[in-house]
Amino acid sequence: MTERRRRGPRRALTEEAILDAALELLDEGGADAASIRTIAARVGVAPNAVYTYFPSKAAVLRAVVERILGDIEHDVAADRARPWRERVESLALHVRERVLAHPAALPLMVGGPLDGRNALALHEQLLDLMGDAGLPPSDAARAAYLLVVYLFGAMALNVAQVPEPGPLPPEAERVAARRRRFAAVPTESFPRTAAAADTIATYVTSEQFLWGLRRVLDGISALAAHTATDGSPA
Amino acid sequence: MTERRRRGPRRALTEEAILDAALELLDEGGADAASIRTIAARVGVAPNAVYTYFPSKAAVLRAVVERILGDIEHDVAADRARPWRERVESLALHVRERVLAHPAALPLMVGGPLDGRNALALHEQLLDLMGDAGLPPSDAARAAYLLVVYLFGAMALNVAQVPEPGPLPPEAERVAARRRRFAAVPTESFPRTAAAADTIATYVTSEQFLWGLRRVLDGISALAAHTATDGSPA
DNA sequence: ACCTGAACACCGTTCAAGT
DNA sequence: ACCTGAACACCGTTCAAGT
Repeated sequence: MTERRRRGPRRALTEEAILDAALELLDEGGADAASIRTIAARVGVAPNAVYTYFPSKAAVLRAVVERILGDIEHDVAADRARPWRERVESLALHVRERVLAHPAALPLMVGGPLDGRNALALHEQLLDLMGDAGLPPSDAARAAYLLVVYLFGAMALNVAQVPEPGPLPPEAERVAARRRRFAAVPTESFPRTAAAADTIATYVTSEQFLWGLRRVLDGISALAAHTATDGSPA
Repeated sequence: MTERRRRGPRRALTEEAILDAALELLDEGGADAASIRTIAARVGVAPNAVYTYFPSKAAVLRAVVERILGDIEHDVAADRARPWRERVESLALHVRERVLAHPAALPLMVGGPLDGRNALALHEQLLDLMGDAGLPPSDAARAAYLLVVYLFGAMALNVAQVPEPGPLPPEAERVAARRRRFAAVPTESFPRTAAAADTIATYVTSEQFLWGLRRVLDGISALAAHTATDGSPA
């Protein structure tokens, strides 16, 4: 483990440095801005040098996703004294906050397997929480996946409404943009949509995110209650 | 409206023909296979001829998404005699069947605004159903969006598990592939995930899709019941 | 082992030109 | 109005070569 380094100009690079550059470019300019060539340029190296550390661009992007999911703190839902629903809500809001900090990464997350170590750690935690909810193992797994679908689906659609690359504008601004857009929906073709335009504008808020999550948790709660009534093992 | 056409070799192309070619290529070889150049080649034309009909590649892909959503039949959920939950389930399964026929299109759907005419028509129908469920307008809109998030989130994550382009393999094959993958999850790091591997393998099935949908509908039902008890207007 | 220069086979898009 | 040839400014990736 003696880790010799830096004798001469070699080892100009690290995997870390490459991922930092990739994530920065992704955050600043969106998916198109994070090419192998721009990443290499940012770390001051020839494009093909990246291939010493990663086998392909896809591998770099997978590692970026893992890096982002690694920012999720696992203790927000760890306190077993709190009710499981509160813990799920805290975790969900925390995940949302961390992930939406990198809008351009969402298509990568819902476009690939989500089976890296940190993705598995999140799944493990959700499984744990669903166990605490009183669900038997196989229902707990199904419910955990339902939560994954809801979380990543909601985040992806949220981000998908913003066309320009770069950090997400403030919530109020995104709602205002949607309000303008849906004011133009023709009443004769889509009467209900047009009538509900004001509510539709708020689809991108954290309030709607939490509202949807609570309906999902209500559905899971009902299952847990039914299981308990049935007399199945906790 | 006299629409003169075809005098000489001009009008070799149609928007329809371009979209057909684009969708075929998308279905056969995935997103990378559907380049402006391959699309043009398939319809027998120079690459830049496509720009006579669409302003950009992004516009072509948006139109492809709309074309797929146009395959959704609106009468599967129209029969008001049936209970609203059954109608939502029918619609959801129908949408899933139609959309999963084009796996490569899902990243396009969850990566963009979903505000085309056919997307709006689907939203309108969900709004209608949520009204029939007894929800007041603003809750109906929130619930409709929850369903959109669930539907497209579930479909996107479903497709994201299959790395090779082309049509989705049969369900049994996809489950088997997942079983092999999750058999390799280390028990010491992810005990619950490893223990639930057999259930996790079934995340990609239509059964799990329906299971999750039913939990969501349970959550929405609870809200409707509460609203009714409250004495709010139907 | 790590990095470079040069090249290959692609992209999306634009522009001037032809009918 | 519709299409072509040619070009521009990019891609990801590979390969031989240098240290």
